[in-house]
Amino acid sequence: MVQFNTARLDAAFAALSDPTRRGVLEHLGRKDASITELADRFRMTLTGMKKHVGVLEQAELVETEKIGRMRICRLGPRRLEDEAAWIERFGRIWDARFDALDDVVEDLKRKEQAHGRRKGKRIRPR
Amino acid sequence: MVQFNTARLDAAFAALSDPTRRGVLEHLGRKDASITELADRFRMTLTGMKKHVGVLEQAELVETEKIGRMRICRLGPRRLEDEAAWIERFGRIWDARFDALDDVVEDLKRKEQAHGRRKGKRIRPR
DNA sequence: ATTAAACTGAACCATATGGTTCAGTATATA
DNA sequence: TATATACTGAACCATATGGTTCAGTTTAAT
Repeated sequence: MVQFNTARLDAAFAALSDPTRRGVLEHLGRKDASITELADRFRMTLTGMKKHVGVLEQAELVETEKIGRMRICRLGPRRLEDEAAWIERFGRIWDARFDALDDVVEDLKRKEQAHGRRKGKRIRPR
Repeated sequence: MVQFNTARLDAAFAALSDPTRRGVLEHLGRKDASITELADRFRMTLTGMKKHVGVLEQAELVETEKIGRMRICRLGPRRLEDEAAWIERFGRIWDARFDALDDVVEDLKRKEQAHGRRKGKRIRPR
């Protein structure tokens, strides 16, 4: 099984937990931008936006470069592969859990039929 | 394009940003557990663990039921589909972004050949 | 009927987060 | 050279987070 870098996952998921930062990522997906442009678009002070960009940089999701008097921001090299992988693995665990539960249900059904009894069934929760 | 529930994404990503909570999710994937069991396993007070479970419940990733004097915790109905979808979409945007960049590079290459010049190339970052 | 186990809630603590304002510095532009 | 633009850093603020302790309540076991 793959081993995850905990601190990196922490940072990336935390970075993604804010709507402004997700918005910045989507924006940078379309077009590089300066701090001023991002601050305008997300109606926030320069300083506030700079903090968000800082969080995204820490998580390595964005990289920035100072050009003249402005700092341009662009998407970083990470494509959220680890985060996708973690979630995918969780999905498999989740499936296994509820498949196992289905097996139990199946097993109960068979016993019911064998003994001619009847009980409430719990099926895979929605 | 799919519309995401912002508050839900916020809550889920925030829930995933803590290693203890990710651990709890993995644990519950294998086996339901009481607060005490989880607190023991993650070396934390009952109260501390209860807070984590509360966060996971808020994000609808875990559900709990009080049985007798203990509260059992199990995986909730959500499989992190929306979070996976958001990340996947980001991946596509990311690809498009760097594919566009590759086009620029290709374009530059053609011009270089045409003019017989030579310049540093920026290729798709690692 | 006691005692132990399992949880719950309030209060506290240190640190982080998401924002702001204000006072700079550095770079472009007129 | 003077002025405007773009950012930067420090300080502040309110609220959230991740933990703790302590004092209960409810339920189970002896």
